[in-house]
Amino acid sequence: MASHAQVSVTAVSKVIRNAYGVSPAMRDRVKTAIEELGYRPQAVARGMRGRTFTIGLMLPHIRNPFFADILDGLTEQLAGTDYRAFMIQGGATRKVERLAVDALIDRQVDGIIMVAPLASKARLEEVAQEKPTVVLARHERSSFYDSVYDDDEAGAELVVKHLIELGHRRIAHITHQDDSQAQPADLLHNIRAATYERVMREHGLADEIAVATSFYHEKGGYEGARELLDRDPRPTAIFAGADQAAFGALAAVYEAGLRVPADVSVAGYDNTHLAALPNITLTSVDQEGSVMGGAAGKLLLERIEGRTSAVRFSVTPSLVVRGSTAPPAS
Amino acid sequence: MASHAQVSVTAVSKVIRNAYGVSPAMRDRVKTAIEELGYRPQAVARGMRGRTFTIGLMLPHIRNPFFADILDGLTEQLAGTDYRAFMIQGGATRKVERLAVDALIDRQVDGIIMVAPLASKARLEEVAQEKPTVVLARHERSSFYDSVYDDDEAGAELVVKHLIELGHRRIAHITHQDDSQAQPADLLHNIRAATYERVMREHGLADEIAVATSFYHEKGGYEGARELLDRDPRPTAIFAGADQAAFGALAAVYEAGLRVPADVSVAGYDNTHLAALPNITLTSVDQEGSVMGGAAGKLLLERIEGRTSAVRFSVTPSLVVRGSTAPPAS
DNA sequence: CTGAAAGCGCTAACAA
DNA sequence: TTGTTAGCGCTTTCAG
Repeated sequence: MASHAQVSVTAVSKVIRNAYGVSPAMRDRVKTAIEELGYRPQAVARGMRGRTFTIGLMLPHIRNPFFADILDGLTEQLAGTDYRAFMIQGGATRKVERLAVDALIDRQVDGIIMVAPLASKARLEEVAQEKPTVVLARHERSSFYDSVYDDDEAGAELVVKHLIELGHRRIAHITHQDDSQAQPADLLHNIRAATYERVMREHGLADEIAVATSFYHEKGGYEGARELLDRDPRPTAIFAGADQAAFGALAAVYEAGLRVPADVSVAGYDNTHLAALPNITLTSVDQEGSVMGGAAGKLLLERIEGRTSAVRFSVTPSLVVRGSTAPPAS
Repeated sequence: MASHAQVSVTAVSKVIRNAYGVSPAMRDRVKTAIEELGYRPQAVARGMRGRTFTIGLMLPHIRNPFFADILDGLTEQLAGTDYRAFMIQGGATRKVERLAVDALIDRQVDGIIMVAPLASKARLEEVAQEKPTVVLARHERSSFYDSVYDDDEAGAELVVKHLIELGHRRIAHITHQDDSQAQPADLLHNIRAATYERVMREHGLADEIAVATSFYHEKGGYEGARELLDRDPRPTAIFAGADQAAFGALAAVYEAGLRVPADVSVAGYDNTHLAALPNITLTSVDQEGSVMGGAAGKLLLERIEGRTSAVRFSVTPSLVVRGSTAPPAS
């Protein structure tokens, strides 16, 4: 490029980086040359000397629309910078998740955002010491990486209290099973489940606690709800830890010949688009994924710029009450 | 690494690449050293001389679970190789999509897979001349890139014929609006729409053709269906070009106080998990996303290995009939 | 079979 | 303000 435009490589480099020490005339000449030749700097070569301008985003999978909100927030935060978000799928086990994150590191990304990772805290800190890191949707406190999370305790409390206030007593919960090595208290589904139990107890409903351990997806919710509805007496309300599980739960309720909310109330978590549809009208917890994604991006850029102190950013969720919850039949 | 293990960098390189010309003894020595030091080659440095072992996957967005199937197929195909799939979000306009694909090229990915791109054929060929390229879900024929696509014509025909055979005449369609510069006939939603019209005509139903131009997402399907249901006489069946739009259509039908399928039949396309739930039971077209993703990966690896001739791989879809379609009320 | 050396396209010192 | 130069960590000749 440089030779074809009678300017030095240094000049080009400086102009590209908006660096100090180029005359306006030189800048113009280089910019023109860049235009004419359609020159684009190679990120890998830049990476050898410093930055690749690449942010690695580890997502467990891409089936939960909530992740799409996170990505949108991140993308918006990165707009106007030279950084780009590249996603990699972490998968369902710690083993493949580790491979994915290693792949990110090997490619010299400038920073890593991990969404709901299964890894142990020790492993997360190992990664964080390698690359600037932000962890989403985990609650533990580390001095090596930043955390962005929804206040799952507050969110779950909103749901359970809402159901209790409606008059429900036999409130059941569907939670998610994982293969993680994190402390139980650090993972969002465990927090939601533990909060469910705590609130039940606090309202004298310890005997009514009923938890189905399944998965946060349609099939998991369906199976979890079937199990719960088989109990005698059956619950009058089901709090699924995620909307996707709630959709499966709705299916199970209808299939059992029961009506929502007349016979069984159902509530979810995530407030996905589907929850708002008139024929679903699922009561759910909104946790503003795009805000979380944006915050993660902002914190990561700060870290890349040199911040080393750890920051924690928590989003307070809100309850969106819809038609799937109502007082129990008396 | 090399110095710390009393072997030459060349030796390490050869062992890593499984290259020809290393003695078993040397191989062992190097492998041990790699283990002990936890050495991992930097993909960016390798990229400067050849490959980055990175596949770039451009997805328009990550809200359609069908894309997750594609990703799973691709991931499986790549398992056992050193290649990793990195996703980037293309977005809703040609402009941002171009930025995303450029970002891939700048990072020297070894190959690019574009899913349902909005770009013109000329632009796709431009990309293909830069990097090995496979295009998913577009139908046009190019000699510069490989194509993997669902036979959307066959799929749409299955749906419309199914509805006609059930006895429907007033069959409406919901299609997707885009900002693409592709030839209309190359984009899947246009093919589905055109096929709908063709089959209607072939069955003497030209006068009954009714198309709502909206979007392939929940809200789009909802609005499209509302528009269609407002017509007089209203359709007895709605064929939404994608499941996500069909879910919105279902909502609109229920909201209008109508029953599915007694008053209005609804069919979708993609056969997402949600379609199978007992309370949805949406008739839909299954197009085996994981097979498509796997094929795309295989073709791309072949191209990276040197194939230059263009290959086209088409998947034949099948109709999954469920409870959302039935004969019209007579 | 082995390793020294050149060079991929950049950035950062440094000299001019 | 400019351009020359030395690497970054690999792969790839090419001598030994």
